[in-house]
Amino acid sequence: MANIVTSSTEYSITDLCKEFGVTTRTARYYQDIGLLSPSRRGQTRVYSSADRTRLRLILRGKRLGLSLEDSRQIIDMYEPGKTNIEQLNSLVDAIRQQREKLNQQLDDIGNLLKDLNKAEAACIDALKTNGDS
Amino acid sequence: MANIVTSSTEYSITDLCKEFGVTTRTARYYQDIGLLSPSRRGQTRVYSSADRTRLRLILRGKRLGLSLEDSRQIIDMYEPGKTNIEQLNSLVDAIRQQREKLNQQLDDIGNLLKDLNKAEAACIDALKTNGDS
DNA sequence: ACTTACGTTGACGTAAACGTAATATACGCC
DNA sequence: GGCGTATATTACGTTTACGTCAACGTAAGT
Repeated sequence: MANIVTSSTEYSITDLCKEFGVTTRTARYYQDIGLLSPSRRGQTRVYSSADRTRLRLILRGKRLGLSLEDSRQIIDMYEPGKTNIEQLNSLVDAIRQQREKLNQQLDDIGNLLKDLNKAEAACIDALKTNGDS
Repeated sequence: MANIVTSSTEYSITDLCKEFGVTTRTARYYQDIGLLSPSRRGQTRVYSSADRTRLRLILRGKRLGLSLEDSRQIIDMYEPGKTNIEQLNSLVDAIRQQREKLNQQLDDIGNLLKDLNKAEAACIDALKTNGDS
């Protein structure tokens, strides 16, 4: 239950997970593999709004069929901690690769939507024609 | 090697797989779970252009992050064999669910592309500014 | 006849992404 | 102070989607 004392930019693990419809196991797993790093109050995990954002990005990635490693890569793009020139260049490369993949997805979605429209039309047609059989 | 005698709408397993960049193991696996059903010449699998289309659809689904079961469902939409009215209705439902998911994906992709643009701009900026350090 | 290439069927292995107990600790409450 | 609820850790289990041998058949080229 949303704590009263602490600022509203802090979340318990269950609150955060309920908000996004995932289990606490998932949040802990993401921490295990280094995708989340909540602070602690004693033993208990305390999630900041930054943690919340990271989780949001991870789940957006999942909806797009990205692996957790893909999402890690993308999230790292947001905070290029060490501004090494080589790293920046490979980062730009990674960004372009991701963009290509997304454009391919846009294309695929367009085609699939077309197919779905056709299929739906055929269904509705069959329902009308077959309504009195 | 593409056979000379047989019509060009038939494919060996390696030809088909090479065309789509998957292994033969993958094609056999898809057959195991009933996603492909090539005919046989003796023991050997012979893939028709219909099989080829199914494989294309499966891989398109994969690019969109669909599970093989999702793809099976979608592919089944193309050939609603038994035109039962209940089935048609649930098919229309399935189509609409898929469409919602795809619209969510379109939204996600738009946002992610925006993020990538920002990240890239920041990178390029950092590369210019840091060019002489 | 020998090699090479492609095909087949098992069958066990694996990586990713969690699920599912089992057990223990701590907090609020009546 | 016992009860319920949330949280923690540890650890083994599970599903999906193949990978990776092993062992063998077959057809073509030399």
